[in-house]
Amino acid sequence: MNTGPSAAVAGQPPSSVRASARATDDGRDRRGAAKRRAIAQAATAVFLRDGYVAASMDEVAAVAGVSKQTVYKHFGSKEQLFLAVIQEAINGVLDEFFSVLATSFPDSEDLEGDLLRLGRILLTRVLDTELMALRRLVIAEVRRFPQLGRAWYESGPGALVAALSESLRRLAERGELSIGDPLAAASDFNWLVVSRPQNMVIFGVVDAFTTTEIEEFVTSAVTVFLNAYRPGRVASDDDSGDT
Amino acid sequence: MNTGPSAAVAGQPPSSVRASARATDDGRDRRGAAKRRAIAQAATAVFLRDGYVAASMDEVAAVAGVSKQTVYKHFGSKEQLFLAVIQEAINGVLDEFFSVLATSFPDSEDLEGDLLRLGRILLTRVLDTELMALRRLVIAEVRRFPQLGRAWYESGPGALVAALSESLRRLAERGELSIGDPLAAASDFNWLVVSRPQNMVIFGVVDAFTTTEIEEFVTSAVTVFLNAYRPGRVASDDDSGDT
Amino acid sequence: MNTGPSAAVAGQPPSSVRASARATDDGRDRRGAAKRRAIAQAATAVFLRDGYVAASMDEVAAVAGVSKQTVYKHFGSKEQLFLAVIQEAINGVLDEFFSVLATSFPDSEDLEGDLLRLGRILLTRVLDTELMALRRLVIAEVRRFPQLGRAWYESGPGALVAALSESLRRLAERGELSIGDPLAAASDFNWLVVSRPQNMVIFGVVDAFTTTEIEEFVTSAVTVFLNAYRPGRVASDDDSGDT
Amino acid sequence: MNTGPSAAVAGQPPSSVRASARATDDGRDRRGAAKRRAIAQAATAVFLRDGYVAASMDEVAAVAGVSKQTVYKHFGSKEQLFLAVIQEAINGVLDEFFSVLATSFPDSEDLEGDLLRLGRILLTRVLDTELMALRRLVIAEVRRFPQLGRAWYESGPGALVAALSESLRRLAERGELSIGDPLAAASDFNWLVVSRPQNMVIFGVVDAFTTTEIEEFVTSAVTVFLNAYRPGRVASDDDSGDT
DNA sequence: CATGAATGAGAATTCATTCAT
DNA sequence: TATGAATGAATTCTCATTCAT
Repeated sequence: MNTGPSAAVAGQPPSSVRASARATDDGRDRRGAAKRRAIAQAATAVFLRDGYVAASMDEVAAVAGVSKQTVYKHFGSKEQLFLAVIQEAINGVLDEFFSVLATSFPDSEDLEGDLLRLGRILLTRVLDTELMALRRLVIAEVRRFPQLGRAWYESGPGALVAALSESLRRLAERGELSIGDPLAAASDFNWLVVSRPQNMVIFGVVDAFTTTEIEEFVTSAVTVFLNAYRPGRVASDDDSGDT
Repeated sequence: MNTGPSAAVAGQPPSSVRASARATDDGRDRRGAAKRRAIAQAATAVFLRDGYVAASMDEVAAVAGVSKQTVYKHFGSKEQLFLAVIQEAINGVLDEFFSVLATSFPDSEDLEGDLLRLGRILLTRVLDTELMALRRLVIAEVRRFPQLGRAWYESGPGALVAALSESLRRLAERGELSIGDPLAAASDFNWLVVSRPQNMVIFGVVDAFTTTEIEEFVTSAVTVFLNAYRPGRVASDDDSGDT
Repeated sequence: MNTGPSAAVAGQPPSSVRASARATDDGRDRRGAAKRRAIAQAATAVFLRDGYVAASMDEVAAVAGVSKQTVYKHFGSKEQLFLAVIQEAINGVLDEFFSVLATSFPDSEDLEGDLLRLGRILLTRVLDTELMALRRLVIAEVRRFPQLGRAWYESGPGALVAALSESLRRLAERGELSIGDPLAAASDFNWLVVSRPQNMVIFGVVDAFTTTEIEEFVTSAVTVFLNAYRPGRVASDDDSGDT
Repeated sequence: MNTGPSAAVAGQPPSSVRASARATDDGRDRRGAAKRRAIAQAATAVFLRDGYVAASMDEVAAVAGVSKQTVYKHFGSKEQLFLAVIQEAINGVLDEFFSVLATSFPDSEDLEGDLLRLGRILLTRVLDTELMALRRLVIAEVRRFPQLGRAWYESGPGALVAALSESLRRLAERGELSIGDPLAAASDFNWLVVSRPQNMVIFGVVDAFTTTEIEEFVTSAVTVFLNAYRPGRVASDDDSGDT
């Protein structure tokens, strides 16, 4: 699990405020932060593997290579540990997700090629094993931790659709697409690409897809999307804007 | 654990085999079957509420109004109880689901009306609270009980798409739709209708949708679907075959 | 610890309602009740010995010779166990206390002799080791369990003073004592007798008193009491009635 | 455990021996002594609030604003910390107690007025919230720390009664009171004044008394005391000597 | 056949105390 | 000298499962 360098952000020790700290303090901070990161990583792995209820603090401490006390000193309780660590994981993984996507829809002359490229990268990442495990965990715990569910949706599909809809709006303005509601169109694109394979994987019908299969999913989705939104058709006139 | 070839799934009490039992036995059977049903109901409720790990056999027994030993006599173990009961729930709920859908796509003259009617009923049922809870539970436990995930997918979206693709194939033959791969088209219809609202609900972004909102989702999806597959367009030529 | 036959009163199993229970049920009830009594006795002993916080449920179960589960099935939690069991102990011990006192103030012709007899028995029992341990425990836990403190006071000194004041009122009416406020007079008698030795024992200044020492305490107290309340003096005219 | 002959009780830091320390040492001593006081105060508060067993060294260190190791450096163990700190608290609070009482029985011409004044101040301080908490704590821990119980009794009621008995002896010599055993008489006065309200508060029957109520308790006690010991009565001739 | 009790382990959490820095 | 981390055991409480009645 890579929870990245932002893992320690939530709980920086107060001493980090003093910019010109002495060497010893620096050492302490660094050690403390390192421990914290180790715990966060271990916890993320254990929670992803066992789920919230079945995960044990003993295991987290053992995997992190620290004592249980240290875990509790840093995170207070299992619930807080879970929230902190899963929230971080969501942010981390989705941040990275979008930083990749951001550079992937260059708004060039080749609309179909752009959509294919976008769909390919989107689907590839959506089907990533770890992302999938995280998705399962978040869904499993929506009732216990509703905030995680909302965080996932909003910074996942929500953000993606919002970003994509901007590009689509511009394309529509240039007359390259016939779109009534860019948000709805972006949402359609997203789910046309990911829904089937994502559901097959999340329910364990298949473990993973090959590159070829992914290519087929994407090609099919892009074809349907372009058929639906290519100018010359009557565009959908409702919106059902995102909540 | 022997979760065997769905041996425990059907979960029929052995007594149900002996049809012509004596009066006393009959009484016992009936009582036994009643208890079994009570346990199954209780277990389903408890598992749906608490998840597999957090659910306790004590609670199941208490809710069912029987002793723990009775639960064990009937179902053997927590794992078997879970499998039997959730599998039954999946079957039950999806059976009912399809028995409703079956009568909902009459293949009439009014294609758009039919699709709207179908989408409406599909989405309404997909968003049903209990079905949603079951879906969350199955997703949460896919790793522990892969069979449930597969069962869900195959008798849920899988069966729906298969059934729908038949109708679409006929429509394509009659020239009313331009469809290369009926399975892919059916899949597109399904996910165009359900994906967005389903994801919003499963992640707790919203608790439920009003009838009006459902109508908007369906209208939008049907419009996009018809735009994509109405004759006069170049149909998708790949299939993205299932694995 | 003798928590007496009323120990099981608080938690009688519901089946005891059916008067004409079958032999087996009877057996179950009796066994359950016996277990309950064993737990209550063990818990009282352990709590008296170690205090509320230091007492452990493991120890209680071990001393009672039952499993921890049984303790929890019967009493739910450490707090409930403590409350149930200490409340019982208070009732039990004070009930017995008063049943002895009740027969000890016969209102005879010999006032001084009666007071001496009463004081003697009162002080003897007040200094009883077990009662003292209970008193310490209740005082120690007044903040955590205020109800126990009130229960102790009201059914201990409160009840004693109330009962005694009745006798004193009758004596005053007959002119044998000159009493303005019988409650205050009874209270004075009580504390004149018990305060000094009780405080010495509760603070561990002495472990116990001999019969001779007790006799001296009582004699002194009765003398002072009679000097203060014998007719021919101006009686106190305030009351400071109990709250 | 070596709880020794009050070795740790006075709790003087070793540095206080060296009077002419260097400037740096002085600074260290002063800082050390300040920390020690901070720890002692924090510990007293925490022990009074939570009791010996429930109090945690973590909490003490946190409240004192020092690290746990500092607490251990200064006091060695939880037991020693408790003894030192509670013993100091007893001394401190009772010293102040008596310094107030000392100036309160001027042996003037107005005997009743003097007794009222004395009783008033005695009862007021005896009911003080912190003193009461300390009393509860000492009683609760008499078994674990018998020395504290004895210290409390001897420098509390013991010292008070001893001091008062001197005054009473002089009054008896001047013929103003008819007293056989001044110690017993002083004891009677003390408990006549404090017993009832003290017991009501310690058992939580009431939280506190108003000035008016205190006045009534004192008036009643003084009246009874004077009735019992005013010349013209036959004085008590036993002593009930302390053990 | 069903019930209460027992088992034995394991959960989260906290504790007093001690290293290592 | 003082701090954060570690230790290792103890706490309350719950669990799945199995006897005995």
